[in-house]
Amino acid sequence: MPRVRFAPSPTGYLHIGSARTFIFNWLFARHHGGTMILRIDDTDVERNTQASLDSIFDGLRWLDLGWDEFYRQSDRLDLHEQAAQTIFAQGIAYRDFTPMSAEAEEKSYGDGPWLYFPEMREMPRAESDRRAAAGEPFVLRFRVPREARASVEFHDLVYGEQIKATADIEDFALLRSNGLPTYHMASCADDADLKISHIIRGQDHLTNTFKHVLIFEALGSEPPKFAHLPLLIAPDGSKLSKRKHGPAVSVTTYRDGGFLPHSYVNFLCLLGWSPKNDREVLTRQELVDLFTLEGVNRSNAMVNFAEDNPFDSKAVWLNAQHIRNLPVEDLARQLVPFAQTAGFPADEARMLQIAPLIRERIETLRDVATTADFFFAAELPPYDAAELIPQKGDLAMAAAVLQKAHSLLRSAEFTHDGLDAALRAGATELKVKTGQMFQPIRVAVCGRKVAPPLFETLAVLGRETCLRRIERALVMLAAMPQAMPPVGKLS
RNA sequence: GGCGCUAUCGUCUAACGGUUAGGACGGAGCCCUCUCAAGGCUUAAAUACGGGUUCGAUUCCCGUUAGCGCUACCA
Repeated sequence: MPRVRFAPSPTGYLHIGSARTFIFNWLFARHHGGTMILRIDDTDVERNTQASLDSIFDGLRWLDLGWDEFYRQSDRLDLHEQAAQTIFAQGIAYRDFTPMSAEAEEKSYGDGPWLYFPEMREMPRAESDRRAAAGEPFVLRFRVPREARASVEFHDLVYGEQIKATADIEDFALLRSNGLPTYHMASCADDADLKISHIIRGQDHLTNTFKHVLIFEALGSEPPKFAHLPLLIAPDGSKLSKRKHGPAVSVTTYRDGGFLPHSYVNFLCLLGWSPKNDREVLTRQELVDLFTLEGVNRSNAMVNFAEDNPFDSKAVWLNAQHIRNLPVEDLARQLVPFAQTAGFPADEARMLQIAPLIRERIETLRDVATTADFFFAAELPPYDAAELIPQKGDLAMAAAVLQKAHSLLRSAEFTHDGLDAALRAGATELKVKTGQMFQPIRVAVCGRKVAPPLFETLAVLGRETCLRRIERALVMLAAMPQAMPPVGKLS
């Protein structure tokens, strides 16, 4: 059974790319009945923040996928230290006493890579031991075996055969001068200890992997299988960054924007992976069944957000699709908190009546605030009385329609069919088109022309509210300047 | 600079040498219709460039270009 891990470092907010890496790992684990491990890679004590850790948990919990095992690297420093000693003891690592300040200047990146400081790499063990014993600070570097072998290679499950000349791999650090392990050391020691079978991570680690293979070998443990994922990039082609691209890269932006966790997962899956059968709207189980590393692409995928809109239009569309696929009860329940945030006195029972009327008119849960406002308002916010006048009609027609509607609604049965029959009969009686009959009523009752279908809306609103709002509309009409000639259309 | 990865409509992608280069989002238009949606239909839109290999290249190879990544005592 495969064991995979997602290993974020708490140095920033959980962003969209990390979320996707988590999801792909999770999907791989579930597809194969394996184990999903969450490991916090927090060896960089200076840069870790609690806020960042909270953000990671917030985001992951919202995704609602879960994990099976949890670890923190800061709890496992002894293991890392021990692993470094194992490597050092074999002579595959050496102490580098170059002061941190001098290092930058001495490494020359002019032509070719910096590989190592010869006097450090070649330093006799006795001298190294003596200086260490004297308390001189040092970093422990991996002694890349350039003489013994020409290259390091591994097979990537996404990118295929990978090979790199040892002459192009520098003597990277294992332990810092403060004794703490570097990412490479801690990560590999933990992956070996936790028996990780597949490392699925961003392509930015592809070239690091050669170093990791060397570490696994030095540790005497079989390297896991590797699968690197294409990166997610911003619309300008640059890599996603919180600083440059703002909220568009943060998972919580989608959560707060009214996305269903699963539709976000669905969206992210489609970035860099495809089931190859043209299907896009997929349930969680379908995703689990369909997911394979063979389906992962090799080129970077762009998250198509804009400056004025953090949401990729495909993500929005997928969200709308999933909203429509949700049982109304679920939808109603999830809508309630968003309605309450908007200041509406919403409860589940009331929302259950409204949800069917708006489910095809909202793209995000947050849209409930603008789409369903008039269901909750005690009194409609002010609107332009001119809106009450129907197409090809005038003030008199509007008044007649509303008078008629008022009298009909006093006795009509408040159901779709009852209202349908009554109001259509009213239109016939007044000799106006149904559209001319319905629009003034809709505006009177909703405060605007754009709204859900009329009969259902009236039924949910209830007789009292409808009558009251129509009465108010009539008053507004009466207050309109009668003498004003109809504003003719210019053409 | 060095090393590496990548390259199909604006975007996400399909086509494991032979297709009128397919689907989706977004755009445009039409239909349906009590408004708005939803839904249905139609439409514009792509193989980065140059060489090979081959009867035949989106597909395989080389080069160019471009983008990205790594080149930290960050991860």
